[in-house]
Amino acid sequence: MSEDAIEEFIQRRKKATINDVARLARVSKKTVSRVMNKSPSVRTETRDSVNAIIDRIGFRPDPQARGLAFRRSFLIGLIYDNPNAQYVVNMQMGALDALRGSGSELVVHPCDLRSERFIEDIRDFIELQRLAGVIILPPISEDRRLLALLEELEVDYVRVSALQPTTHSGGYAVLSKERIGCRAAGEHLAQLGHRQIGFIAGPEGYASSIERRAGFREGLQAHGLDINWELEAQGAYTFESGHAAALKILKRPNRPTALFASNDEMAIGAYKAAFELGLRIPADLSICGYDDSPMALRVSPPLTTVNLPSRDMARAAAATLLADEDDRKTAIIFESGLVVRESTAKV
Amino acid sequence: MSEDAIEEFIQRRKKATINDVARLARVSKKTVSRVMNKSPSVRTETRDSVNAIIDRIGFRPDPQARGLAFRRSFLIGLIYDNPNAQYVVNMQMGALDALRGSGSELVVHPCDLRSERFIEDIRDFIELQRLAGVIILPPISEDRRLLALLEELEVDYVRVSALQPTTHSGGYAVLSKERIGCRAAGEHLAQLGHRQIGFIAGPEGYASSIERRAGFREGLQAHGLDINWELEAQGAYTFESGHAAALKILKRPNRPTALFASNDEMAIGAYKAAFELGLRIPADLSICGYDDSPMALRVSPPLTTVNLPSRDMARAAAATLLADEDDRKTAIIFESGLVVRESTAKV
DNA sequence: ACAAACTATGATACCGGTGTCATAAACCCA
DNA sequence: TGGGTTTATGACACCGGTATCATAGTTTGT
Repeated sequence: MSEDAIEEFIQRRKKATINDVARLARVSKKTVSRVMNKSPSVRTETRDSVNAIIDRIGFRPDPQARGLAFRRSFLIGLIYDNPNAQYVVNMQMGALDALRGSGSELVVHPCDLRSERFIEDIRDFIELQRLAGVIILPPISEDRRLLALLEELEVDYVRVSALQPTTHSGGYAVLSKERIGCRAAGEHLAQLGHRQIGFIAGPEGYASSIERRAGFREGLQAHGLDINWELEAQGAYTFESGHAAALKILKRPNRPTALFASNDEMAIGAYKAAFELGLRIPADLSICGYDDSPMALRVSPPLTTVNLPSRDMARAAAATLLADEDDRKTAIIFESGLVVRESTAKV
Repeated sequence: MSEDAIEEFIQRRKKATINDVARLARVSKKTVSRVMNKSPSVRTETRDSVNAIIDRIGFRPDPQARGLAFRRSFLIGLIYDNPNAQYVVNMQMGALDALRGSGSELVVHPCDLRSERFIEDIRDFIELQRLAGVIILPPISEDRRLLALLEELEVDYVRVSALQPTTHSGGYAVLSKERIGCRAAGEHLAQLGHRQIGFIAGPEGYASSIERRAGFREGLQAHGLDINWELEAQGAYTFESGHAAALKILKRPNRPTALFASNDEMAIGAYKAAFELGLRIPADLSICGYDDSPMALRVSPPLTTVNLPSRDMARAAAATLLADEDDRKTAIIFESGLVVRESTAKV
């Protein structure tokens, strides 16, 4: 029997290759390859005996060899600008959730949207590594040059974004209803009786900035209010910018009784401004953010905010890449809702 | 001239392979390989002409093919438990800093120290991907089973840890003087005149918990004080555990006037407890943390804390893996110092 | 001046998989 | 019963690099 040969091989405790399997199963390596790739044209009998050997000796195909032959790797790239943002961290976790046990690994690749080599860096990365797929996060998921590049390279990709793509491209998208969530925030503040409401916008040109402002405005308008340009300031989604913007707004003669910041980071900046001005939250000032980041629960009082299911979104994005082309959805849309905590109260 | 052939090739805009270079440079592929790998036994003249072609047609060796031949990939693994901790995020950034432009990519791999398959998961990952090197972060960087595995697999690795390894192994370590930093924190509180000082410890069994407690205690002892067991509680390095521990301590009849938490996350939990109890920071209660995480600057008042240069440490770890074996240091040690902000004040 | 040693280079095998195509065996239908 | 089709399998080349070893050309020692 070849039983002996198998036992002997197991004793050697060396990494098994396809050749080992072929020899022990008395078939050609091509047949083993067929079994690994679930080719239908293998007799059940043959398949079973090959699988038995595979299990016995613990064969797992080498991704590099496989990749070389397939002309693509088994790596998924996660590309993002802005590594400090909390949502990036969450999304990375989400992507890892989906990839766990799939055989694919996640290669993280920060980049700089404003760099001259922005596109070329990413091109090199994808081309050289022959990535199996790419997940791109906001704000670069809205960059036209990048989308054009991905189309050109014909790489599988999924965008995580605040916005539906205007023209349908080859890629897939995971979106959330940011507008709806922000609308709820606007309504919430209006319903609490606030009339003087400050607004801290996100950086210019970002889809999320536009969506969130539009949604919030809709919420106010539903109650006969509107964003007051005197109480509006622009931030850059950073703590410092939120702090500065809030100070500016809160020093106005018609100081608002409530403030919406387009992300939590800026909302926390507003907390600092309130603290410095001796304003109590929410007694003197209600504050509402966007993201529902971990920070929101950690500040005192806990921040009312709009939920962005970043981890789930990225998990869905990665799952899309792993799925067969057939059962992929062009766009997966997540809900976004208000999470009322203690930073907002009646006037 | 072959000038034409070169031009023609460039027109085709296909990814260049070593064969293309060999053909155009009229040498064998092995010679091209020698040039790529900086083998000394290539005539300067030959080297230059090959390099000229390489530059012209933009040849970059395929990592998969190269890896297959070398029997190892060009991927660096970042392995960690506990993906929520801020230091993990920072360390990932640090590792990416060092890898940028090196040709190696970072593959992130969370794991679960308490899982049954903890070791086997990591074994599969390293073995299958044939990693070029591995960076392991606390707390798993102190796990004996893991260290044994890394030795067995003979993979290059660097530990980022709070503690010098007791027995010298094949691996390298990046450390920080946690004890010194915490000693400074202890002295700081003592010098401010605090006598009733609470202490929130890290989880049991972690090297960092032990080091930080020892350092803090040294600082107190330098001023004739000591950790008061009645004002000590254990946390788990989480916000919630810090909150609970602080509540417990602050409800004691002999309520402390100052509190040291073994990390910032727990210190922020203590902020919440103080807020709930109506204690003003620092007027009624001084709080000091450890990590100097981004949170420390965002809370109000800004948190006095001990600096852990996590990003730099991981950058050093990755740089070690990229360096030649010759100029690697067995241990790289970073300073850790007190950052005084506004959460601590005189009694 | 000639054998010995050293240099630069290439031919060929190999890393561990997959693709192409040929072929033997099994199946089909008239 | 025989020729055509289908099915399962294997031989061999190939993906794009590196290792081994042979070899022609050059240098060295005496």
